[in-house]
Amino acid sequence: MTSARTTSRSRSATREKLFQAAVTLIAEQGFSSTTVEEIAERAGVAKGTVYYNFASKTELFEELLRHGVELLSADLRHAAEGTAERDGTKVDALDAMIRAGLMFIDRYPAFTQLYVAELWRTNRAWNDTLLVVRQEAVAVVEGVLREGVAAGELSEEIDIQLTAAALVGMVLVAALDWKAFQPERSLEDVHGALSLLLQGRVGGRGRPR
Amino acid sequence: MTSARTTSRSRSATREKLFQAAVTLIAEQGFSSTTVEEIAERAGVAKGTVYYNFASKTELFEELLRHGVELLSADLRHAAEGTAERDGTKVDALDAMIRAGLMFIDRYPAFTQLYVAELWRTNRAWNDTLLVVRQEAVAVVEGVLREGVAAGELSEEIDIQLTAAALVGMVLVAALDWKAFQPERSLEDVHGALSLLLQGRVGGRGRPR
DNA sequence: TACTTTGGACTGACCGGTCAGTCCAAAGAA
DNA sequence: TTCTTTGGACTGACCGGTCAGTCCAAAGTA
Repeated sequence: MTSARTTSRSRSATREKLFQAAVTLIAEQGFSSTTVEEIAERAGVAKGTVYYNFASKTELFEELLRHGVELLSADLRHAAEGTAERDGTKVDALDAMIRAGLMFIDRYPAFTQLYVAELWRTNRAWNDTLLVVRQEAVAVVEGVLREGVAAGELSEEIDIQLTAAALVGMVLVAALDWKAFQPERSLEDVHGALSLLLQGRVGGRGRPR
Repeated sequence: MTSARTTSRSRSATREKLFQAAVTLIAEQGFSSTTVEEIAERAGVAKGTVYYNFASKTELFEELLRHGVELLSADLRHAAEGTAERDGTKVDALDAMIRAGLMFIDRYPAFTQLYVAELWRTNRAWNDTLLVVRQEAVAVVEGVLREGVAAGELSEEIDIQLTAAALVGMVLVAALDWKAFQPERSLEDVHGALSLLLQGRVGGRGRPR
């Protein structure tokens, strides 16, 4: 919201608690089967406090989305820049972003679940918010792909948008499956599997590093 | 379903109409914000009819899930078998399955949306159904990967489960993005982008076919 | 032919419960 | 004083599920 400047310390602490509570509940149950009362209870505040801090249940959720995606795209950008400073290739940058994506999902699995569950729905109240927010994250990946093609490092054949979507999907689904169905695996395992795929070494004609 | 013998023609026609109505509404709005009345209305029947044909809203949804995934896994299996008959490689089989997946999503986008939105939620009433249903679809992909490794065609390094999840995610997300954000693209475009990725030719060291 | 019966499919008003959002007096906190 | 939170009572809309009753084609009956 625009009045962050005038938000007191205690108030933003309360808002943070509400975000925390809301994100897990909504990931588990979905937006509309999660009640405001539940959110308040888990955050340890009164229901009135929710409405003192947010105009409505929907607005609480929209701010949650914005907040979460900001964290993600910052992480991605940071990962890509990190390899650039170390003179890495663009494939290295993509690989680092995959890792950053996995780490993000590892840290905020609930947010990821909720994001995936909402992204492709039409007719939701927060349509516009979600569109903006998605663009912000995807743009980072597309940017790196574009640079890779420009530098002649990636094939000119590739379709930037579709490839970016596919890469995101690869990471997203592999990570969610990891968390949901084989949580005992390490992040390295998952990262390894995705790296292999990114570098096209699944086909077995693998050049050993 | 098992009672096909005792289900009259008109009754199963009604059930079909209800499936149709439910799948799009739930894809748009989610399970719990879709009312039984809406479903009935769109199907052109009375609310009571829904409860005459299904025990509950949840059961209607569970049957819908089972029905949809049966269609999908049949398509995938069929695609894989098709290449086997033509002496294709396992990579060809994977490619054919990607295409089959895209065609499925093209035909039933609403079902796909709804499936993705529900799959990684915890605490849902239809948890068991979804688990079974997921396994059925993923198993087809894992099977082909396993055969590919056994035949020495795919690298032994690969992790079957994670790679299968990643491939599914690639197709899923690319296709949903296609439908949601660039519906004017052709299926061939999308398939081409994914093929490139599968065959590891994104890196630009592309071996022309 | 003229009637009655049967049972499956469907209807829609209704009930009981739930929930977002409102309101407010009083208490902390800064 | 001003901002923030509390706690809980209340409202009104909405919704899943129920149920008594309608409809009708087919089968039986005389």
